[in-house]
Amino acid sequence: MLDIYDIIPPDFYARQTLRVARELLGRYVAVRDGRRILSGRIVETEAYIGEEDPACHAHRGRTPRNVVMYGAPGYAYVYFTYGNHFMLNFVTEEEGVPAAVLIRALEPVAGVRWMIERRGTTDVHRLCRGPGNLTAALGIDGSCNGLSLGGPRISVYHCAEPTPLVSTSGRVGVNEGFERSWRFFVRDHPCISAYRMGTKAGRKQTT
DNA sequence: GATTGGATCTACT
DNA sequence: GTAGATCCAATCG
Repeated sequence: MLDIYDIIPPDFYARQTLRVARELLGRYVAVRDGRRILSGRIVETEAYIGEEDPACHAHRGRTPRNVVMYGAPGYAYVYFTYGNHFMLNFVTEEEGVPAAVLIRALEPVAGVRWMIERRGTTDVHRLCRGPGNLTAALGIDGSCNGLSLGGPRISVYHCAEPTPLVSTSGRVGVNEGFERSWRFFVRDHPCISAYRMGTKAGRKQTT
């Protein structure tokens, strides 16, 4: 089923981060874990762009942690935070420009059984809801940092369906720079990080 | 070497 | 709506 779709080439990511973040919605992420394939459809993203962006890890310049963001587009930037959570990002823009798209939520597509096993919940809508949850469900950890998004372990595919209806808002968990509408999500989708939907962070919608 | 805060999640009130 | 878990990375002395 998945192989009827094409893997997204690196030049897709070598563009404006905001365009990439928006256009990633509806596309598919697949992770190979041994002989298992786990995949999901992207339903929520956020953009982090450059040293000028106070919420971006590159805000204070290049560090050993964020070097991947400065590298070539089309690679995974994975980091650990809050003591428990890995975050999955796709590096964007030209090499040398520190920018990335954070993948915040997926709609589970394949390998749901393994996701349930990992997460310990049977609610499909919750399996990949939130950036820390989806990495746990897919088995993504620090060893994925710097891997190609067209590689054997992680791959991202175009979708055949039309682009879904997109809403935007300020970014979650970000104080400074919140006024920028750099979060994108599929409107009314049950798998977006809904625990924020009732707050002002999730309510502000445009098309 | 020590301290501080974080692109979070869950459970409980 | 709020607190606690949990630990790494960056910053400071």
